[in-house]
Amino acid sequence: MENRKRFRKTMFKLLHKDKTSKARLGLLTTAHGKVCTPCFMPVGTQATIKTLSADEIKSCNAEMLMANAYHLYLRPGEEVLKKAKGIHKFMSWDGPIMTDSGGYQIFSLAALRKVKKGGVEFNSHIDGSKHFMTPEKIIEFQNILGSDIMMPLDECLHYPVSRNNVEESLKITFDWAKRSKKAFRKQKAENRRQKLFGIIQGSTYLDLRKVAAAEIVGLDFDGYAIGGVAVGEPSELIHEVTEYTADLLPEKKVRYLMGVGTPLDMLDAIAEGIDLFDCVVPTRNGRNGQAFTWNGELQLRNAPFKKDFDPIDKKCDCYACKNHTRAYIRHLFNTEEILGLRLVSLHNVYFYVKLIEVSRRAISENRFEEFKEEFRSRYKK
RNA sequence: GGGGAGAUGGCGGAGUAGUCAAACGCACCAGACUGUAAAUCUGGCGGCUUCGGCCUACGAAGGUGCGAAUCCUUCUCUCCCCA
Repeated sequence: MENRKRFRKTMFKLLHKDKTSKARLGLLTTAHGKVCTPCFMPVGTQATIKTLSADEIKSCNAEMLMANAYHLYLRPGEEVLKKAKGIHKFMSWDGPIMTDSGGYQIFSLAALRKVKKGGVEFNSHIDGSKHFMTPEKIIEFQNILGSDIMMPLDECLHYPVSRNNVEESLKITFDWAKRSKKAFRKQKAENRRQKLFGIIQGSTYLDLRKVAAAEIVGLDFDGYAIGGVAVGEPSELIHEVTEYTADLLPEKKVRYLMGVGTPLDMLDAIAEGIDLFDCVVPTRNGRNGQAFTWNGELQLRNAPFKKDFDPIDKKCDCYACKNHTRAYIRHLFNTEEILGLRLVSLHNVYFYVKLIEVSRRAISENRFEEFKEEFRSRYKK
């Protein structure tokens, strides 16, 4: 009991605050190890960072991964994951894993679901079968997954959306948060090392964000997430909402900006006081031929790279940059060879993790703002 | 030597008198992607353009017709069958 209490208390330790921005350095302790923050989590919705093996993910220096409870609930399902003894063993990743609830699928699979008070009615995108997801069920399932950090079911709205709709939606998200917390408390003793975050919604209405933050923080979660951001709104709005909401969160708890983002979005968000990120961009865009570098973005399928025998990024130490050229990777994309997708995914994840690593150093040296602006000035879109 | 079929934009291949700068693929050229229904999706793809059009085009040259990728004549080439 004592141990458990101490573990709860020290889940996040704020180590340092940058003197030129709101950026912070922290240490996050999970059941599967400690993680320095700010931290970027590659997204492995289906218990796999698409195209990359666990070894390759490790070679990118990624520490914590993200997976999706809704997707894993549909496939392979509860029974398999129970028998596999949880997601870590199933996917052979012994580092920390966060699982999202399926709140984002309320947004992305809008045509296939109906939000009701009790939960969400989903038609499976796989076979059309009907499923009723409740906050309790999602917590129980994440309990079976054994993820280090779980997210409660929430409603992620699209942009733009009317104030009325946001108000109605916030009631549901708050109700679900309370029920999630209650279900979380009931979980089995051996799984008590799992953590549960609260999610602040409210779209772009700052006063509604304020109310939502007060309500969710009032429930006392292990960490707080800002959700419903980067769902189609312009970049300035993303950051206005992020900064405003981050300021409403307790300083000593970890802050997670859900689904963000591009390299520039992440740096801005770090300066706004965010500690955790996840995003599909490095892997999805990587599979579509876009590479991220210290000088900007490259569309590697484009003709100018046909005879470009430089690595993706001369400054990068990843396997792809150490061993292969842009011309070769372009050729792989051109011929639809799988290795191309893998190399760019690997490079992008490596780059994202490195960018955050370098950001941490800049924060520790109290020059984050300068670092961020220098990066921006060199970064070509 | 005799008989038959056919030649369409970078390639494959529709179209067989007007609504054709020509379907559809492929190739090529761009763009998008932010808690992943995504190795996906969107757009462009003869030339010029003041974006209204204009010019050049369906093997070549002639012809019929208001009008031809589409019909006729000749030529060139390709493929198939028989000797």
